[in-house]
Amino acid sequence: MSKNHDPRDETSGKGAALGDQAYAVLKEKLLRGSFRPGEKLTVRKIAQEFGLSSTPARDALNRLAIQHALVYAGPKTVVVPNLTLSQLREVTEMRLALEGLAAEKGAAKASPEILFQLEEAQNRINSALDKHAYTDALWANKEFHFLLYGCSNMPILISTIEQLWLRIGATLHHLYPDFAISRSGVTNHRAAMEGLQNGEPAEVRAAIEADIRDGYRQLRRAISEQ
Amino acid sequence: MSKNHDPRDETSGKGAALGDQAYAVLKEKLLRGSFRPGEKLTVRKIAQEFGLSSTPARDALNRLAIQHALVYAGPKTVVVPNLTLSQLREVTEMRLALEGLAAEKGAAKASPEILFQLEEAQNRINSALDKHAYTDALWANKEFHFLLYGCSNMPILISTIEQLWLRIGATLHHLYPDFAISRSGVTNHRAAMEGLQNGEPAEVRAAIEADIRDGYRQLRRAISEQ
DNA sequence: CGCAATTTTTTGTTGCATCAAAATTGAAAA
DNA sequence: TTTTCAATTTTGATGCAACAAAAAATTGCG
Repeated sequence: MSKNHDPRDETSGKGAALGDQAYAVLKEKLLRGSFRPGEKLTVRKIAQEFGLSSTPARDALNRLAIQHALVYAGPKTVVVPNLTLSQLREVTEMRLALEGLAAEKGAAKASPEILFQLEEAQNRINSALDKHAYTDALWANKEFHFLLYGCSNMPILISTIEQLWLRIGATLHHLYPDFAISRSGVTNHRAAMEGLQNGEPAEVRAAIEADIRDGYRQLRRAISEQ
Repeated sequence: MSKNHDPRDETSGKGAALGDQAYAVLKEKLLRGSFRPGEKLTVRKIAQEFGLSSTPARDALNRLAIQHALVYAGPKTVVVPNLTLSQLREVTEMRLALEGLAAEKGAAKASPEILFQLEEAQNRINSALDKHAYTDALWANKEFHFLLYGCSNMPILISTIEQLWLRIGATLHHLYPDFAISRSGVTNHRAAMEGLQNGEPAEVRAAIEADIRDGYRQLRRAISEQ
């Protein structure tokens, strides 16, 4: 048993196990879209890359494969997933349901100081966008969303949402580097913050849903062109 | 890598790996609530029970732990989870969102012959209820739900829902044997089938949501008393 | 008798060698 | 040139022993 030795945190992986670090690094790379979809990952390569024996390396890959952050292309080949259009559509519908819920609950329970943190995340998104640092923009975007969701006090919901992001993650690769990220998200985020300030959870939910839909259109385009 | 060697099926575990059988058996026992919540599972016990070495046994436990079908009670102790009330509430809200979606989409895409299969599952539920065979009733109930959800053609959604059921599963143990299962589910299922027959997906969704809420009340009672 | 410290046992993790199966490569045939 | 098939290499799975850490049992003290 490795991973989650800390029952309080659904996401962490605080436990001391060796393969945990490999898991964490791989997961973040996936989330950031740093992998080329279709790229093949092997136990021995990971083991060597992280200076581990095969057992913990295999564990790390297994964990990602179970969550479908990696998928099987053959009986003995795990690759970075490349979402089909129909899969993207499916994940988007699930995101609307789940993140809509998280946004609404989060908005209902949020404490006032969260607004400052959201503002700060938004600033980071904007400045990254200005610098055309899309990777950073996407990362700050993730923080914005999960900052809001985190207010919901629903750890199971949040970890499920994170798994959906993980599934999409690799596909983000197709957005680089030629593809600029539209600023439509900015408007949605601002609407969410306004709704939050005025104590209108339903409004926040609507804004987040609009944001997800906008993102969907962008990814759909990227997938189609690729 | 073990598990899902078949990319077409999100749930199966068709691959030939040795630990897969252990995983499947454990998973079904969890889903059926055959485990006593809090029960401690160890790698060596599982290995011996299934006649395996520790590696595949550990894999099986790991897979379940990652999905939170088992949870950590300490750094070196995985136990069968015992949902708290707040966790049950959270899972229920997620189920409403996700299974509501699956029910509606499934109803929209269902072919006519599904009605017969649902009818058949319902009959099995009824006769199991008559015989006070609660385990069987719950199992047939699961089949009823997933038969409907399966029509949605949304494999990611379905596997996510299954994970939620897995999380609840062990808690069902508290329903045995003193606790009869109310027949309220029968009404909801019949309403779902009627809605399906009349081509009213929204009605089907409402029926399933009602069913989930009824089940929630029952479990809540079981948890409180225990 | 209860509680804390300590010893003993149990347990998960890791490294590694081995094996069968799959993926890849290359050669031969069409 | 393309395709098929066989040889070769790579790869994941498994068993097992050793180790450190945690859990359980036991002892000793108040």
